[in-house]
Formats: sequence, structure tokens, C-alpha cells
Amino acid sequence: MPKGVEKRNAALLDVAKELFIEKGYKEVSLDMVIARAGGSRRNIYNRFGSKKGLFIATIEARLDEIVQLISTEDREKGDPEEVLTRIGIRLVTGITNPGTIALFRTVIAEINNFPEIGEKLYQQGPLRSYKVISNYLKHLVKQGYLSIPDCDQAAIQLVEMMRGHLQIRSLLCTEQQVKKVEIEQNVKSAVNSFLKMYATESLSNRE
Amino acid sequence: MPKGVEKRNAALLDVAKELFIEKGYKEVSLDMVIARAGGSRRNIYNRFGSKKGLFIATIEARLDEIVQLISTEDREKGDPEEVLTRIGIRLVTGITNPGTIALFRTVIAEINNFPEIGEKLYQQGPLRSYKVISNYLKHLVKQGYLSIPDCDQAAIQLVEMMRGHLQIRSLLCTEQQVKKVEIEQNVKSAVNSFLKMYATESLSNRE
DNA sequence: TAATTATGGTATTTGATAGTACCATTGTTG
DNA sequence: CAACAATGGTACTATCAAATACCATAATTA
Repeated sequence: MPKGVEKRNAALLDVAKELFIEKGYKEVSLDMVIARAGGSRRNIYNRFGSKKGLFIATIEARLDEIVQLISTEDREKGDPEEVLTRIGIRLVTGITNPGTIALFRTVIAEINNFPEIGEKLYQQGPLRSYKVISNYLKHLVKQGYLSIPDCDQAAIQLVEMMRGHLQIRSLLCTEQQVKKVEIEQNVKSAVNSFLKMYATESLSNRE
Repeated sequence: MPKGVEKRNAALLDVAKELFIEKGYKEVSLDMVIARAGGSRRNIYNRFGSKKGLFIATIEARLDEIVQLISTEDREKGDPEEVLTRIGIRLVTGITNPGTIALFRTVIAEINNFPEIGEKLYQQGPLRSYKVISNYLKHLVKQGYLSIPDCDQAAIQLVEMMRGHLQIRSLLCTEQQVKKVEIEQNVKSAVNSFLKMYATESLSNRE
């Protein structure tokens, strides 16, 4: 094996990620990838079999990165309200991040050609975020802070309120960049409303 | 003018709608449109100037249809909980309708080529639905049924809870068809939670 | 060093499609 | 009926891109 194989292939994936996710599958030709990344067509076909293969590999690689970005520790410390707010801000910031939005757009655009990628993004994205919140809610219920009949359902409601309309707006509008304060305000308001619904006496009395 | 001009052009738009929205802009060639709709390339270029022109015209036509589908009377009658539930079910049913989902996908896919269409969809879709709910909430506040500090914010939260994760799941997953009961359950649960947050005594005592 | 393998780079093949040109035909209007 | 405008249909041009073939070269191994 030559020396810089891995480095070169990493560069290849990096360039492919940037191009595919920024411009979409059909807008990118292999010539563009090669022009930026170096290497040859031959190498791409040896490694990935086809343009489709390269695309799938890059999307999955990018997806992993984003999941890392959003993931949280299993058990955060602090006041429930603070913790929910903190998790929420990280979550919504990750979701509305331009790179994430671009990924969503590209996946949605190619859903008919690559349905399995859509499924994967759904599992690793939305479902995962619901799970994180749900787990924490269950913890809070056990601790007696909250009284929730159905934590899974409640988690979805909370996440959707936190996300607010920011995700769909980001997907549809290229102009309106999501601002940090918007995220914070949205999340705080959501957490606030949420606790109003489910807080037990022990929590609502603390102030 | 020939007799069936409008009829023929309507057929042309119908076919274009079906094809573009089902398959996306790039997947559809004018030959496919002509093969199904009849007529000629010449006519398309006379009417719409280009493939892009035809695309924009079809998307806008379809968008109008969907807005009709979702729109509600200004003032619905009945118990607030019932009314909110009824509006919500109609809303979410419209949003998760396969045709609507297909439109969203196509618009999102072409957002870089046609950003103005994305903006329009955002205005006519999400923003419009928030406005409908917000107006009704303000009415309820005036009537003394609810006590809400910020109706616009609250409307967004309610809509997002009602929509739940159904929209994003529909966008990402081709397999999982949204079921009627899912919608109903989601909306009812959302309305329920929402009223728990904002209902005044007069409403919460009625049961 | 020699043999082997993978790679870079380029040229070629193949296929698709947007847009234009042209002409015969159909429908419209005076 | 005659002149005119719009349409259908086909052929043509130009472009672009995926995939393959080929050869010289760089790296690997015996």
C-alpha cells in the first residue's frame, strides 16, 4: 500500500461531503470531486464502486459526525429546568446548524433514490433526540420532580416545542439565518411551558 | 384560438404537477411530460418560456390547491377544545398528506435553484397555520377562556405539538404511512396539554 | 533488481436532455 | 374562401456526465 492512502481517501471523503451536501447529488459531477480532491476516477470506482456508492458513504460519514455533535451525557447534573434548557439548546443548535440543514435537504431530495438513507437519518436524528429527552424525563419522574403519564409522548411534545418552527423554516428559507437568541428564547419558553404542565408541587414550589 | 386551449393547458399543468412533484425537477424530462399530456415542446416554450418556467408555474398551482385544503373558516363554532381539535386534525391531515409531503420534498430539493419557491411555501404553509391558530387563541383570550401572555408564541407551540414528529417522519421515511388514528391521538394529546397550560378557571372547571 | 499491484491521468464510449429549427396541419378570422 | 396565427411532430444541435479502457508510473514485495 502507498503511504498516504488513508490520508488521500479521507481528503476524498471530505471533499465529497462538502460538495454533495452543499449542492446535492445530481449537481455534483465526479470531475468536480476529482478536481478538488485530486486522485482519479479509477480510484473512486475501486473504492466505492459507483457515484452512488460514494454518495452513500459520504452521507453516512457526515451523519455520524452530526450525531456526535448532538449527543449528550447520559445523566446531566443540575437543576431540571437548567438541564432541560441546556440539552435543548445543544439539540436545537445542532439541528439548525447550516451543515445539518444542508444534510437534511440533500437526504430529502434523494429520498426516492436512496430511501434507506432517509430512514437512517430519521433513526439517528429525531428518534434519538426523543429518546434522550424521554430517558431524562423518566429519571425526573422517578425522582418525584415531575408527574408524567407518558414520557415518550411528553418528550416528543417537548422536543417539538423546543425546535419550534425553526427547523422547517431553516429547511425552506435560505435567507433567514437562525439566531442564537431565537434558539435560547424558544427553548426556554418551551421548557417553561412544559414544566407548567407536568411539574409536581416539590418542583413548582422551589421558587 | 382553438377550442380546447384551456383544457389542453390544464391537462399540461396537471401532468406536470404529477410528474414534477412525484419525481422532482431533474428526474422529469419534457419528453415525459409531452408523452403523457400530449401537445408539443413548442407549446410549452410558448407558454412557459423554459422548463424552469413550467416548473414554477406547476409548483405555485399546486401550492394554491393545498392552501385551499388546509384553510379554515375565520370563526369556528363550538367548544374551544373541540374547535382546536377539529382545526388541528384538518391541519395535520393536510400536512402529512402524501401529496403535500411530495411537494415539500420537491421544493426542498430545489431550494438552491428556486429559493423564492421555498420562501413562498413557508409563508403559505407554516406561517399561515400559526396565524390561524393564533387568531383563534386571541379570540379565546378575549372571551376569558384562556390566559396567554403571548398568543403567537403559544400558537407555534401548539401547532408544533400537534404536528408532533409526523411531518419530519413523513419527509424522511417513505415506508411509514401516517395513520388517521396517529393524527387524532397526537392532536388530542397536544390540545390537552396545551389547555392544561393556559386554561383559566372558567374553562377547567367546566368538567 | 524484477515482478506485481494499485494509482493517476487522459481519452473514449454511451446515453440523456434542454432548447431550437422547420414544416405540415389545424383552427381562426375577415 | 383566403390569409393568418398557433400547434403538433419530428429532426437537429449542443452540452454534460457516468462509466470504461488504456497506458505510463509510483509504490510494494520477493
